[in-house]
Amino acid sequence: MVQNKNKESNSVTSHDVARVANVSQALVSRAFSGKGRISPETRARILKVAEDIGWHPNALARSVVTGDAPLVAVVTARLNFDWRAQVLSHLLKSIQAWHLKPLLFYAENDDDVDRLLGETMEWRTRGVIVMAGDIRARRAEAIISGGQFLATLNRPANHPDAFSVATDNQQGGAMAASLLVDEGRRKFLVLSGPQNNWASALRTQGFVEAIRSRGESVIIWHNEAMTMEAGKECAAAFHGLRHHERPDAVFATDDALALGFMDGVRGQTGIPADLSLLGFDNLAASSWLPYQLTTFEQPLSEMVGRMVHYINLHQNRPQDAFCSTSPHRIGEDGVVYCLPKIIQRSTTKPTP
Amino acid sequence: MVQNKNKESNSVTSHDVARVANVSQALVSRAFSGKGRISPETRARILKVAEDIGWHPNALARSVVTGDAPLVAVVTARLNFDWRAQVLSHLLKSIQAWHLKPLLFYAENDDDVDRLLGETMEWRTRGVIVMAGDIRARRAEAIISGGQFLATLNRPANHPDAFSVATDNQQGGAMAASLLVDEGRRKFLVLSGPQNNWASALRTQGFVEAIRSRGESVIIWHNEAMTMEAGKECAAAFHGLRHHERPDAVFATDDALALGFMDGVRGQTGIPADLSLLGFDNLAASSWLPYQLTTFEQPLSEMVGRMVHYINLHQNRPQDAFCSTSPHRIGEDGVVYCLPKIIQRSTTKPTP
DNA sequence: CTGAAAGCGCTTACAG
DNA sequence: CTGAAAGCGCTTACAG
Repeated sequence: MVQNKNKESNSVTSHDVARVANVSQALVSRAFSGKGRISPETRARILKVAEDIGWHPNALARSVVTGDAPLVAVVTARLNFDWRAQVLSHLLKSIQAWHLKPLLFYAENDDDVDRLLGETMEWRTRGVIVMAGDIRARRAEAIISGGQFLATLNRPANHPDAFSVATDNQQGGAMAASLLVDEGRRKFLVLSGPQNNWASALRTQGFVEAIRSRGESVIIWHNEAMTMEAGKECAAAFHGLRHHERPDAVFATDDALALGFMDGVRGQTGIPADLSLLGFDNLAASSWLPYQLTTFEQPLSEMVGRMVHYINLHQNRPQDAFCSTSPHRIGEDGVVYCLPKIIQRSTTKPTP
Repeated sequence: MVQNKNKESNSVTSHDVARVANVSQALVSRAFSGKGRISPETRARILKVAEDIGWHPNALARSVVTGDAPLVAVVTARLNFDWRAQVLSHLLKSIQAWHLKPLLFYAENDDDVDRLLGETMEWRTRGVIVMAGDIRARRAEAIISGGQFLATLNRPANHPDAFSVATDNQQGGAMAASLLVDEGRRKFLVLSGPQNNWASALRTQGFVEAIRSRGESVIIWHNEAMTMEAGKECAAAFHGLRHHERPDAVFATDDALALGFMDGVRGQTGIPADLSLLGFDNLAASSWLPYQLTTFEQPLSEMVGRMVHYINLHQNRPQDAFCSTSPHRIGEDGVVYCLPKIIQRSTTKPTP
């Protein structure tokens, strides 16, 4: 029936192009799709006309017709922190290379994520990539059973047919423990994040278990936020301890805590003279002159590479087998855990 | 004619919902849109059925029908550097609040941008936000004349009906000059970026003009990249100068250069004893203990706020008038230039 | 309150 | 090589 033409945009359609080019509408479709026979001359004419009147094929209509939108949903959260901006860069690059368009869903907080995943469904995307919050099993099932792929970064997908990659935080924690024990350290402290922070909790757990398995004991300081400020407060608390009580080995579950701790003890406690310090994440600043922090690098390219490989597989795209010499393991939860890499700098003693 | 049903996804439609709910397809549409009469009972029944069989309205089809897709295109580039991730966070949050979906276009390099703007057109978005590369006047015209809005951040839009906000880099440079001159400094050096970097070039220009207008002279060192490393190399070059040739006032056109310079001179040249140093951008690290860099903060929230206000206006959304006490000026190019804010820390002498 | 039907802007067999 | 027409999955007056 009578449709309100959008008043603002005098919406040009392929019919308009067809009219001025003196061809059928079907032909302008063929001129742009490259599918179906069309003589080079008419094609050129049509392209010219379209250019002149400023028409571009309507991707929305095309997607409805073909039943396939070249879209992928990306669920993310605050970019001003941590690894997300970095990973997002990698990911957007790959998505672009596939000629897909990323539709972003930005979560204010982790509880938002399930709602966003719901909105995701309306856009009939090829799949969804999740790098924030938790995925409920029901939601995962809805996505997968709709034929979409589901890929998650640094969190479990809670579905057997989804794909999850994560840093092996637990193993990283264990590696940190080994390193500090091998240095001859005896009194261990972990500067940890909130208990419900997946990464931080696993790093802590891996560290603590490894230390305890050697018969040593550890103290854990949980922080509400994993920030420089929190790290500094830990330093103040550290100086509040009597000398003989002070740990000589500190594992911070992320670099921000570690760097803040360093600034907090600067000039009062020598590192690594009085204590060894290990961080996690390898922030850019960790390599800078005043810090030179020994830390773990998350294998981000490796993880993104694996995810990209999985998605290509799902899209039936021809590709080489994924080969990587980087160590990894498959968890009971189906997550591919990639080993973080230790970056030895000056806050631990040089290994002989 | 016969359509190939997508083999993978046994695409559920509103007809399927209608069938099992025993109503017409039109009614399921009404159940979800909230427009048109429908009894609460049938509505509830339909919603239940949809939930059961996992149907969500198809946003693509809806957009085709209504001639209006709740989409906005965002053109950006590498997020692992500078202010972009931060601004993107702000922006995504606002876009989400409007119930619009951001479609991301990621530019590998600035030359990509025009091509991406072209792709943008296919999605019939409400408008496009550009925070990377240059906008050609023809392209801007195509976007605007199609009824879309065009908003650009930290670059001119090259169209009278577009909206551009930017940091007032030139004025920032001039402020830097004033501050150093008022300190009594006499020998000026600017650590600048590539000549074709818009922000860096304007910061440099503002600084140099202000210094020259006072009858003093300046030397400029251009760097290919605005990185810590480049800053360190500048420090080495600085130490290569004879003592009496050494500048006593350094303006780096971004914080990375400044921080690298600080690390390069650390322990050899006192700051601010031997020289004053000013950066630009106020990176998180600039406030950290080993740096305490005096620098300029870009008024990012202010800029995003103005952009959001403009976009709301374009969308005919009711809102309060934009009021801000922050100083700004409208350039001849139509760009709204917002004054950066100086953050005094310890690399300049305290003002009396 | 509900349904039948026209229409959105495209793509794609099919017939010429 | 080209066009007429059916169809994609919806929304929306219109008639009941």
